[in-house]
Amino acid sequence: MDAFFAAIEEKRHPELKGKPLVIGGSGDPHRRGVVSTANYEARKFGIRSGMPLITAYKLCPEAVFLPVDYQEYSRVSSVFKSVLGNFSPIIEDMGIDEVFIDITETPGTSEDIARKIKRLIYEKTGLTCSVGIGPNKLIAKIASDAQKPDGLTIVEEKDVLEFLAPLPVRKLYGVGPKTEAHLNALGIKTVSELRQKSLQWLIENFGNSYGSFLYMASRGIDESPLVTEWEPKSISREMTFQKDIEKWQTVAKSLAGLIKEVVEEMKEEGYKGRTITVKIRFKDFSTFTRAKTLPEPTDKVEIIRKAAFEALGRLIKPSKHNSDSISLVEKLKVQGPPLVRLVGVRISAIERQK
DNA sequence: TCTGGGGTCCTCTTTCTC
DNA sequence: TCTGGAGAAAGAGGACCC
Repeated sequence: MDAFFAAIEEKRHPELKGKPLVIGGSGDPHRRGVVSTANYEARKFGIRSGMPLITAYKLCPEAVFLPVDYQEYSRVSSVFKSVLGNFSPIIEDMGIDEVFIDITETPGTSEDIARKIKRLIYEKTGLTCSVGIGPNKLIAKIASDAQKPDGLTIVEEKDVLEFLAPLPVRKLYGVGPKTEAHLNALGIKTVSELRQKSLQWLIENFGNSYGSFLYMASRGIDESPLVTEWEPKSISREMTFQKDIEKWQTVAKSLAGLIKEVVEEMKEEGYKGRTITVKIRFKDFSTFTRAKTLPEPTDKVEIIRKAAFEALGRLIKPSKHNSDSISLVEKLKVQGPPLVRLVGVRISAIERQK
């Protein structure tokens, strides 16, 4: 879906159409948060998703800032996904505004199917989307991004190599900012340059798994199937404080609240978990985690809280055996009060109860 | 200066057990 | 009792995605 959150808000507030619009956080650019979606007018000012709201505000103070309304976006998400159900049962959910759909067995040409999908989604939601069609997920995903908004890009098997060749490596799904920088430093900017490197060379530079991935991806090869159903592997909650916190007591209180939320969700969904991980991020963005694994899965809040606080204790008062805890304790000494900006908790090794 | 929240997967290290 | 592996499980961190 094109600029999904922003498009929904423009629908609801027609007077905003044509104005730069930024959706993110609480909707107050002076509070901590990042841009979830900016409409195309706002993007002209250089505003991008993931950018701190205050940065977006400095780039365009006249922009309208709105809070994220997940409830409403989820509702619209279900509407557009139900449209796709009419075309094929093989659908992989990729989050609130994206899916993969396997139309191998769907009658009609690729182009006809894509146009029909776009028309029906527009009729049901009033929103536009961009469709990419390819012989596998890797190509389809890149194709969907090739023309936006309201795009339709079809890449046939025979054209895959040519389609990929000129693209910057960053366009490959799975190549992020770190890998891009690494590749660039090695003199590789485009997919065709990447393709020139041998499998062995890539494995030496990027490890077995990721090196093989780069080798295959640069050739447009992707055998991964669509994942039509899955079970969550973990459930978590975290929060960034509006102002960095000096008192461990305050951090502990927030942690207790987050634990309550996680446990509530776990119970609602019928899961029990064994591993409890506590996460702390300091003012300087350094981030530490400590985990405790229980002998048995549980959904009892007292047991989980006890494990979480044991883990938090190890963060605050490190053991002698843990070498990076030493650097943590040094940090606390040098900085004085802790100045915690984020606290979080995650429960993993979860299983559904019968 | 600023950098959310919810996830997954991978890698490396440490710890435990045989 | 001491020592050294090997292999599994747990722990920690990092990259990536929406």
